[in-house]
Amino acid sequence: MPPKVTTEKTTFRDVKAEILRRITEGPWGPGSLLPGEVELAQEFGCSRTTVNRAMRELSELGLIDRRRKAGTRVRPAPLREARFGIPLVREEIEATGALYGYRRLARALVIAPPEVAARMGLKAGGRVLHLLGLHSANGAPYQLEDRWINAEALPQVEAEGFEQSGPNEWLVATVPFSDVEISFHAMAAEGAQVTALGHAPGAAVFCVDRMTWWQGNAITHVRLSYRQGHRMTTHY
Amino acid sequence: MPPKVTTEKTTFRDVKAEILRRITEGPWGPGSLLPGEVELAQEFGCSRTTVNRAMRELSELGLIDRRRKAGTRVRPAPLREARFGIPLVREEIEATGALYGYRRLARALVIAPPEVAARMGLKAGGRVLHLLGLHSANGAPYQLEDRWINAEALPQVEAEGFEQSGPNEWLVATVPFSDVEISFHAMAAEGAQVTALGHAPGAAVFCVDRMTWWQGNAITHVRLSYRQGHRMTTHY
DNA sequence: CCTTACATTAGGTGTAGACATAATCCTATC
DNA sequence: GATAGGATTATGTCTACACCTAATGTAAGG
Repeated sequence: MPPKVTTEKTTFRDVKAEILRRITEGPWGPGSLLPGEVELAQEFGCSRTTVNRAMRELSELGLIDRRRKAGTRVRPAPLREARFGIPLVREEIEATGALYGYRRLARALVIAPPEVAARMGLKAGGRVLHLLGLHSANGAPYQLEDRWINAEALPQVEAEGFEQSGPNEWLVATVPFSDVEISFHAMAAEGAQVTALGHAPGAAVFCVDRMTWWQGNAITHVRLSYRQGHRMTTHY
Repeated sequence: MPPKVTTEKTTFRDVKAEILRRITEGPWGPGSLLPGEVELAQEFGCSRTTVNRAMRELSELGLIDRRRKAGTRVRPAPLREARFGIPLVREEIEATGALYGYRRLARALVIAPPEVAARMGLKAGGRVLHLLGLHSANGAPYQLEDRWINAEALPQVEAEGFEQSGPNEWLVATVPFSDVEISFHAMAAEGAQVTALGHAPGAAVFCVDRMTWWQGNAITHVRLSYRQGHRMTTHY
């Protein structure tokens, strides 16, 4: 067998990994100035483009700071960002191996209450569809979904019952969106969080609020309340 | 004046924006198959590389799904991820225009309590530095920092008092790290969350737990408890 | 009918070169 | 000494091309 002439090229992954190594273990401590792209390209025996991509990705990760003329430095305080995947609840539950279940608790087509209208920026008297549903894992309550859908902007929603499956899957398949705001917070359990999710009144509930717009109009606002002890975790 | 010969090249941003527009408004609905890179490059009058970068970034955003040979499709359920910047508290507070303040509440070099040792994976009898500090905005309590630092792996921490500034800034400037886990959750207020942060006992507190490792050793674990009503928000 | 082998195709990545742009440094001038 | 220009430089981006690789479809063989 002829010797495998591994003319292995240095990939941008190689360069990225090596730079990362030199930052965490090696000579390039916090705040230090890295060599220029040309110099690194020579050292690694690759093109500047390859080094550029490696460094760009490290920059997107928040590990290094790049400025024209000034060069590239290691961030003193690595302003890294946490990335949380926002999966469909069904997938979130099925990923644990548990059996997913959904039950609709309430559905009402109403005139938007003032606080909902204000939050969603609707005009007074606008019609909204209010839905309350419970997602369960192996039969145990997992997440309460309290959703308001703008029926003025989305009239076809009035024909949907959402008895068997949550509105989220219907929405993502039906409505495009241009802007989303997500916020995490903690609140004292009340209403359906107590009766359906099983929290003690006043207990600490972890909530995710999400609002979606399309072409300037608020489409839907949802509050997802989790069962006790839920954590949203990420790793990097 | 001669006509401004705007030989404006199509940048990857232009391409990205246009593809995004066609996904949200235009003809490319959820699940649809996009044209190939070569075809798009011809249409936009740019090189395939440029189209490639635009599509790669959209793919990183989770909007489209790319597979060799199969081509590029719009994700039916846009598996977008929320990205939360994790700033230093000081910057978080100063960004609002408020005056940042820090006060050390407690400092103790102790043998790791069992639950801390377990959580950080320390051997029994290991020494840890326990710190409790309060970050304030315009004098009002903002965030409580409850931190455990592995003094076995980081002996030089024993010389630090952390009276004037929080340990976070010292840590990020001193210790590299290779692995971080962040989790968000809600808990009932207790201890210093009541006495220092001003929560009612049992009130819902929004917490961020963060654990940092370097070369396989847990370096520090911190629980950041926020004042009432705090939200962690992101936009995309 | 099923399986295997191969050709085709679309994206993934590397290269060399060019020009653009923003910062910084330096110098001439007031 | 302060300031306004201009030279310099490192990164930012685009191009045109080449080769690689994974995935799919298709056709030959059992």
